Formats: sequence, structure tokens, C-alpha cells
Amino acid sequence: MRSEKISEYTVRRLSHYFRFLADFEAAGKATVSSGNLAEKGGWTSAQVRKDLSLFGSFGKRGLGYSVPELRARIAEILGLGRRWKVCLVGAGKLGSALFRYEGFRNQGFDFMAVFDNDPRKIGRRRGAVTVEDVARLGDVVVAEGIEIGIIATPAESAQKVADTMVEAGIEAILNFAPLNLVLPSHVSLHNVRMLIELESLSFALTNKEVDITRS
Amino acid sequence: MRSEKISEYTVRRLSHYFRFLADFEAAGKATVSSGNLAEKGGWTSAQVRKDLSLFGSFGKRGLGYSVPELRARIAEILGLGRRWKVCLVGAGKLGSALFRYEGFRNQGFDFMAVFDNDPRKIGRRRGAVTVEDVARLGDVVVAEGIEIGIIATPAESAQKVADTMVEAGIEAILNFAPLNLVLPSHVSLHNVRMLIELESLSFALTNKEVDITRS
DNA sequence: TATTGTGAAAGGGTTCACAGCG
DNA sequence: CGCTGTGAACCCTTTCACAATA
Repeated sequence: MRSEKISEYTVRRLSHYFRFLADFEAAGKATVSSGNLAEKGGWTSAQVRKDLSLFGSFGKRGLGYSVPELRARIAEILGLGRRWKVCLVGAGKLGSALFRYEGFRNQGFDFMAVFDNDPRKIGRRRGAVTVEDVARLGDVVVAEGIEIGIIATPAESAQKVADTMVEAGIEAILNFAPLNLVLPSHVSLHNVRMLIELESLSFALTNKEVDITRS
Repeated sequence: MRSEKISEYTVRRLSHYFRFLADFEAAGKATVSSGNLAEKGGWTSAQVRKDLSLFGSFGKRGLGYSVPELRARIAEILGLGRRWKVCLVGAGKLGSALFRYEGFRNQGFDFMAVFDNDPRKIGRRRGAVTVEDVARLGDVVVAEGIEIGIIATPAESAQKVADTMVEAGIEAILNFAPLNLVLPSHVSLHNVRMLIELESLSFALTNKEVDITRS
């Protein structure tokens, strides 16, 4: 258990297990087997057991895993036993969609501030917060102790925004701008590239005879 | 060249190479080496050459690759030498953000129709198209010959929407709803799960001492 | 000489298969 | 008996290293 290296794939699957466990809990199931979890996500039961065994021995042989207990353990592993302070840069349609999505708040991610560089947007309300001038980004991150930054700006401004975030102490960035950010290695970066997803689909439709491995 | 199996990783990198080649072309470079492309994306030059060699021998030894030629070949491979008919279900903030993003149109993805089930949205204009009742989804997909479906609805409606799409002949779906869709295997599915990305970041921040492999 | 194209080796993620145990 | 936990096997992806060649 708790080896030195954990793959990004394992982390993503843990997120899925976490959701499935919520479903099982809502359905009143007290225990689940690795097979129950596996079939919900299209994996093998061995995969599920391997993933979990990296963090401990949570199951009972012959019985499976206690739903509430495993759920709590995964929450702990993923760092969901607390709330995270998030800021968003870019108050356009995409930014607004992210801001309004209740799922983030429900899972412990609080939008403490929203920034934009458009004077027509600055000062506007977005739920409980007011859109601020992006010039104040660094100061607000420091003052509020913001830990995660979300970038939903055009590509042109994204690197500068990211640099400001990092300078202010942010160590985790979720980037929706269509470019490859260059960041120091201590900063965790995840990119959401919607055009690349569409292009993957275009490839699949164009090359139906080709086997595409791993989805 | 052109082996039977192509990995999803290779396809994604091709999308990146394609962008980088546009940058090189704009910068007036006539040729690039695998090393030039590799450093832009943080890969090795061998990786770039392996990826390209799966589709042919496009380079010249000692010289590299012709920028416009390689760009054209990758466009062809990805199926970007044509336009694709796309429909969008869910005309909320996220759907609107996707609809308005020029990058899709610029790369050949045309939004032919937008659907919603909210009477207050049906009939509203979204750029060149009008939001239609989702009840018409199947008919419109068939009539317009729509090939790619984008789902930006709440989780509750997503499976039903996907089923309708598949029934109407769609074979590629990009899903933003936070659930695991169940689809026949001939349909290509890509999911964008923003909450899972945030949870990965939460894991990274919570487990700083752990090595997380592959980003 | 610089750089490609590619077999071979290495790395690492997934599945198998079974011992261990409730 | 059923299901977990895990070493070993397998398989896929990446990197190495070098012959080929413009």
C-alpha cells in the first residue's frame, strides 16, 4: 500500500469510484464488491482492487467494501474532506458556465473571486461575488489564500494570467485556453481542450477501419 | 507505416502538432525537425517521429519535415480536410459558450442546430441558428445529416439525448454531462469532466509527496 | 552533417490467477 | 464459498540508439 508513484489514471478512476459510491449509498447498498464498481465504469474488478490497494486494504474478503467507509477513504485520498478556494479568470460565457455550475460548490470548491479585463464586465455581479479587474488577481490570491486557479480567457492572455497566479502562490491550475502553458514543475496543470476532443472524434469517424486503443 | 492500431495518445498529439505547425507556418519557417515539434509540447523527438511514422514517411533525412506539407498531411489524417456537421443539445451557459467559440467553426466544425427542452429558450436565436425543441432532435439529425453530437445538458437528460442521437445515426459524441454514458461500441465517445479535473488537482495538492505519473 | 525512420529495450499500466481469509 | 489483495504475466507506450540518407 501507499507506494511512491500513483498514476493520473488511478486518480481519475478514484473520482469515478467516488461518484459510484454516492450512487450506491443513495440506493441503500451497505457494501460493494470490486466487480460492482468495475462494471459501472467499464473496467475490470482487478483494476479497481489494484487502485484501492495502492492506498490501503479497505475491503473484507468474501464481503467487499463498506460503502460509507470506502467513500470516506476516497474523499480523504482525493483531498475532498475540506473546502478549496478557487478563483476564475475570464467572465465570458464559459467562465460564467463554470461559475454557475453547482457541482463544484457541492464538492467543496468555492469560487472566491472572478476576474476579467473587460471594463464592461468588471463590477458586474456573478452570484455572490463581483467581477474584479484582472490587475488585482495577484493581490486577491494572496489576500484570500486562493489555492486553485481556473483560466477561461482567450489564448492570448492565458500565459500572463498563469504567471501571475504562480507568482501569487497558486500551485494548481485548470486551463481552458487553447494553448500549452509553460509553468514551473511544482505547479499542477490540467488542460481541457475542447477542440482537441472534437478532432479526436473527427479522426475516429475518418478512420473507421483503424483500431483506436484506450479511450 | 499505417499499422492497424493507433493510440488515442497519438491522435491527441497529432492535434498538437497541427497547431504547432500553424505557428511555425505563421512564423515563416519552411521546415521543422521532430525536435522542434517535440520541445513545443514537452515530448521527445523520437515520440514525434514514431507518431508520424505510423502514417507514412513525411520527412527528409538531414532536413526535417516541410511545414506546409506536414500540416496538410496531418489535416488529412485527422479528417480536417472537410467540414463536419455538429449539433448541440443544451442551450445553457455552457452550451452557449461552446456555440460561440469561433475555434470550432475555424477548424471545420459547423453547428447546424441547437436544442433545449426549456420553452423559454426554444425559439431564441443563437447566432445563425434558432434553438429548437429537443423533441425534434432525431428528425433534424437525419434531415441535416448531422455527424457529431455535443451534449451539454444536466446529467438527468444526457443518456436519453445520447440514445436519440445514436438512433438517428450519430457515431461520435462529445459529452459534457457528469455521468458515464452507455453507448453501442461503434459510437465514439469523448467525455469532458470538469469536476474530475478539479479533483485531480485537489489530489495533487493534498499529496505533494507522491509522484504522479504522466500528465 | 543533420535528421529521419525504426527495430530493440525499457518503462509502466492492466489483467491474470490464485493464495489468503472472512 | 465469495471476494480481496497481490505477484507475475502480459500488453501497450515511450525511449534509446543507430543504420540510412538527403
